[in-house]
Amino acid sequence: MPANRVTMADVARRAGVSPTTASFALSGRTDMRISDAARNKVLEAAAELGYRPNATARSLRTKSSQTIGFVSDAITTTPFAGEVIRGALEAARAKEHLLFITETGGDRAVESGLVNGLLDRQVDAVIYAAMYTHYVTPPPELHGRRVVLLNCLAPGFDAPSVIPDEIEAGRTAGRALLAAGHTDGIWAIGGHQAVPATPDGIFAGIERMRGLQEVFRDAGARLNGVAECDWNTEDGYREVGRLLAEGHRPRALVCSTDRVSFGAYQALAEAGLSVPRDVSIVSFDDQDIAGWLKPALTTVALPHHELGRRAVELILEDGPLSASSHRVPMPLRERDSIGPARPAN
Amino acid sequence: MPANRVTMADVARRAGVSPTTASFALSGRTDMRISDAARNKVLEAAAELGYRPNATARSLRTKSSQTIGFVSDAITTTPFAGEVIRGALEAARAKEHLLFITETGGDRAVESGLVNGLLDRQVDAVIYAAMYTHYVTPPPELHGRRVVLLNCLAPGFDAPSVIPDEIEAGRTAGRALLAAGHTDGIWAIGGHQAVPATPDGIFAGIERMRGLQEVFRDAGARLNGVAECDWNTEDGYREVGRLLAEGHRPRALVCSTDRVSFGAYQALAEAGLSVPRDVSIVSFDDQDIAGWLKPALTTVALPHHELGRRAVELILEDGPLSASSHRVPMPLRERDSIGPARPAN
DNA sequence: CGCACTTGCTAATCCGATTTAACGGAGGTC
DNA sequence: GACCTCCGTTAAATCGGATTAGCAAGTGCG
Repeated sequence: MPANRVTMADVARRAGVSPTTASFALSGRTDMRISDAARNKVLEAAAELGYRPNATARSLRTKSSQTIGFVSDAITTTPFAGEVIRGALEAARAKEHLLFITETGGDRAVESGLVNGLLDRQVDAVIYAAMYTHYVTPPPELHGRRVVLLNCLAPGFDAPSVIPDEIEAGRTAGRALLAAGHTDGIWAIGGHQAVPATPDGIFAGIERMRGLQEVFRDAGARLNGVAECDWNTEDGYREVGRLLAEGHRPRALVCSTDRVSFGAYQALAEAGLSVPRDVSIVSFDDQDIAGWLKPALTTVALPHHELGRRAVELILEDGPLSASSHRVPMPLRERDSIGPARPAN
Repeated sequence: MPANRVTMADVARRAGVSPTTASFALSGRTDMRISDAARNKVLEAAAELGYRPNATARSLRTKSSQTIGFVSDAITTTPFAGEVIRGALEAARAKEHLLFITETGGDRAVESGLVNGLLDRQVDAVIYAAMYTHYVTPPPELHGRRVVLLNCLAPGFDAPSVIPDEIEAGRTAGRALLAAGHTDGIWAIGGHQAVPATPDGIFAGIERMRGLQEVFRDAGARLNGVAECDWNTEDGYREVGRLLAEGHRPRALVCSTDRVSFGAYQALAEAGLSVPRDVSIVSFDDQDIAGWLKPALTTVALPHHELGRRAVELILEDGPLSASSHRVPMPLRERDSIGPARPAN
């Protein structure tokens, strides 16, 4: 890759000034007095030569690379994916920063190697991200560095976390159902333990249920039951099928993910039940599929884009970062899967 | 971000040798003779001090940053997304390289700014990627640099392209149907022009149809018709609905994307038709949803992961890059949406 | 014994910027 | 006229490594 041929020395020479003057003129610093004449000569020479600064050389001296490392356990997996990165990229671009994206696959050795690679390249900060919200322990290499945790929590690790506001999301879902008049015949599909391995249960599931129960309690509504299962399409299909087979007649479903909802749609269709006439559904995530379903799915969106953006904005703010958690709101995407409650039949 | 405190000079001092010796010992070069004793002293000192090289400083001298720029018009949009990056990341990691990921949003000014940012940071090469296969004209800044085009073609631009083998994919889809005995009553949904704006029509669509027609011709089978439409769920739903309404009775559908297939499933279900008993479906893409559908969708996969991997492998190979196109095979994911052809009714 | 050759290591540069310290000339003061 | 102070500018050092040129001690050989 033929490097930038033109150096600042070339520009200085052409402008007939010293490299020092060229440097000050180009960086536009005002604390060193440069005459307008000299500045213009330099700028002109730089333009004529097509001068581009060598960020590597600059970074060596200034200790700032205008670069951020993004370390994630997985970036591809649904639903925590491209949007996060897009949000991060956007915020980074607004501040002239570039992002090194890496993926560890959950392997500690790989993670360590990647973090070192990032640090060796003098990144100004690193975003430590997780695919689903849970507790993590960042690698030792990151201690004392400028870090923001994205979609994860690390008690004892001194860095801010940016996470979705799942409690409020639970409330939002609950209110959506209540607003349509649903107070009974409501089942949750998915529940708490999507990822059994997680020490404290699944963060998102627990918080959502808490928020949901809270507004239900306040409104005198009740959850008939929770079908605990994984959060995939087949789980939703199976559990709703089972519910129906057991003779239950749910009038509203709170599904943990849009995938679960899709499974619910399939089971309901097989049973000849219509959404939202017979059964209303409110979901979480807002994956693409939510808009493809018929009827389109009303769901509480995971604010991927916003999470990525906030993390970068936070990390690029001036001043030290303190341990704190930033909860990003999860907006309701109102579509067509919630219908008015009908009197019990 | 507190930089790496320990420099090579520190290591040299501690080992009681010159920085030169330390440099050679650490880089493990054999063309300069270093005694085992000295080498060990250096290595030991480095380990004790927790020395980490400053890649920025190194890159300044060596002109190699072990870094690749990835420029894409969009990275988030389905279906061309995370998997590509994952493949690229994997291949890069295998060669100790890091990736700068950027997204232009299709804006030339943004693209130019991003590419310059990449070049300023002395990336060794850049991958110029597109979300869907089409013709592009890379920005002038990239001329003469080490570039690999990913999922796009740029006639006149001297760089290799890595693209999915859509012609063969068309053949694969055709053969899948033929193997099940389908030779008639076959309709294509989606067709050629998913992206009307593209000069030569949609690359993928055209090539797939060509491959499909080819094997059909050879086998004496025929396509009853092509419903030209966009490639989204609603288009599949609408077009299949229309086909049915017009009195057609398709026995097999070739859908341009899994989204279109999903729409077809919906329309078929409404009409009381069963997949694959009444209608067989073969699709393209292999998005997640293909596995979630009931019955699961048989589809020809876009080799996202492999595309990303190949592009990076190619770019990291020694020697100059020449204009050429590398077609990555699109494997058939056999699931349950193709059933045996039944005698015409 | 003396010359050529190795071997093992180091001093000095360089990469392309930023930054510090200082310098020459103009203008002002007494 | 001597002394100061600004101003605009520049020489030189620096960042952390890689690389080139060369140096001193040891070896081989006639």
